[in-house]
Amino acid sequence: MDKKIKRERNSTTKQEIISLLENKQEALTHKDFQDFFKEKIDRVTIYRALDRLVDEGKLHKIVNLEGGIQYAICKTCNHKEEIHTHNHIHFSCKKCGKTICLDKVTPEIKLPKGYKIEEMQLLISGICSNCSE
Amino acid sequence: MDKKIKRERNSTTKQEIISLLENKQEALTHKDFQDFFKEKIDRVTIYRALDRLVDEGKLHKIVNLEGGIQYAICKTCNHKEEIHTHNHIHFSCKKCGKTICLDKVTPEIKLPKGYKIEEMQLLISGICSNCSE
DNA sequence: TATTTAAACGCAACATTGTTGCAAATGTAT
DNA sequence: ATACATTTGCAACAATGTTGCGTTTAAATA
Repeated sequence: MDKKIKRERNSTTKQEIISLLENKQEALTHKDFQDFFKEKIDRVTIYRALDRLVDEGKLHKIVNLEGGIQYAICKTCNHKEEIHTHNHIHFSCKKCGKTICLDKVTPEIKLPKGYKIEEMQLLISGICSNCSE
Repeated sequence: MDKKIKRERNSTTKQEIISLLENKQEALTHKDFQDFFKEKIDRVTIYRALDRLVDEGKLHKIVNLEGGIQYAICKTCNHKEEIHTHNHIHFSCKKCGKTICLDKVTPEIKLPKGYKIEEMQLLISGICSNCSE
């Protein structure tokens, strides 16, 4: 039995992070949070709060095309069970720089036989609908 | 005119890197190379040689699901023109840990109108055909 | 083959990003 | 109000990647 009773707390750091993500409507990096909070919240605290929010299923981690890590609010994700999957597309605009989730697009991918898909991450960069007008 | 005449050289470091990748038949990280070459080749030299090989179109960079960077030999890539795209799938096996290119699979992805795709990276993890037998 | 020259090298130093331990502060259940 | 585990800030550390510079080396050419 490795399921520890851990009652998560609604700390101000977590609140601020969620609130900023809701306002911005895009995925943010640790650096983005740090720049925004300045001295108000410690670097390490941000790292840990982000980790906790991911554990709690409130945020998910996105790895961008350059290997940078961004965090976004989970919307259409399946976090009923122990497995928390994000099989949708993350789109990064080269013009405005925003990374967003394209929840509605579900890609069809057929692998050669023998391959079993467990997790996937689809990163696409280009021009988003706002910038292409 | 920003096209500088730069004659690339067939250095031993580059040869060793390519040779190792050919033997292993999988994508490797900077750390993999460092561990393999030990004191024989300097850390920084490896970083720079990898960068050069990517510039020359001989290797391509893969960002794995955790944000780590790996390098693989370009096979079916289009590097005719100035744009060097890799619109195929990278598969990472959770059992053997190998990351490989699935060159033959070309995913069909339809984005909502307004979105223009320039680059994409499809990372899938699961069990590879070797390990699923 | 010897000379020349830019590419590649090793080393040291620096920068960025993420992690760990610990004492103090804080939120929440009782 | 009290108790106590979670969260925080600070300091220190670790991992990863970058830059400058003087030296070495691959390869063009004389």
